[in-house]
Amino acid sequence: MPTGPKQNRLLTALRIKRLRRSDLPPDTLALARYLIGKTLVRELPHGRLAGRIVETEAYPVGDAAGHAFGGKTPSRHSLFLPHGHAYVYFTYGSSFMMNVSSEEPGVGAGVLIRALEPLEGVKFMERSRRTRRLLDLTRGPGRLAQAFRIDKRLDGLPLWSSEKIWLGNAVRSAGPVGESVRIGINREVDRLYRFYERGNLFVSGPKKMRE
DNA sequence: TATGCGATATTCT
DNA sequence: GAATATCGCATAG
Repeated sequence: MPTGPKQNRLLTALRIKRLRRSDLPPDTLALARYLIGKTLVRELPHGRLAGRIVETEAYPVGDAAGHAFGGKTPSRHSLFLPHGHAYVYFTYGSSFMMNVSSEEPGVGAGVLIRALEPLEGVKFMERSRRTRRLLDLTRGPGRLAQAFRIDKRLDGLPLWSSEKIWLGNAVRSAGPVGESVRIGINREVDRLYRFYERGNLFVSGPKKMRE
């Protein structure tokens, strides 16, 4: 029986199946809810990173808090791609964040991936994040982008077929899903467009926002 | 655990 | 010049 690193990896690797484009609901709110429990996979030369999506926010058509509000600009182009494409942007001088475009071609809307539960590649994430605290690796949109090496080079990629980053099925089905107002915005503040797995420690924000 | 604040770069006014 | 879909550190309780 052969042993060694490769064998260990095979023993521990999760079986993650790609979501097909037809699996993704072509509607922003439906997609935001659907993605809870699903998997985000990042392929890197060193190996594979995977995380379970535990928190999302919807930025639907006509939402004044959404980046698509006010029309298409070069930097926001990817939000107007057909649903299932990555929209990556940089903000606050320090953080990248990733959305999934969520409507038909030419219509701007997206779902922000806000938090993951690490599944594979924790050691690599620790190096990327420069911390060994498991709870700090992927809790929050900026942190998960850093852990997964997500930057502008991934902007516009199709998340059902890309070799670099893609969406996978749930390795563990989602528990009860909570709804709340969104975090860090100043407009449309009363909309219940944030979705999260209740009680999951990897959900961002203050404690009461994961109950 | 909660709250406050400064840092930082890109985009838009 | 202002605003920003945040983070990390400091401080208080």
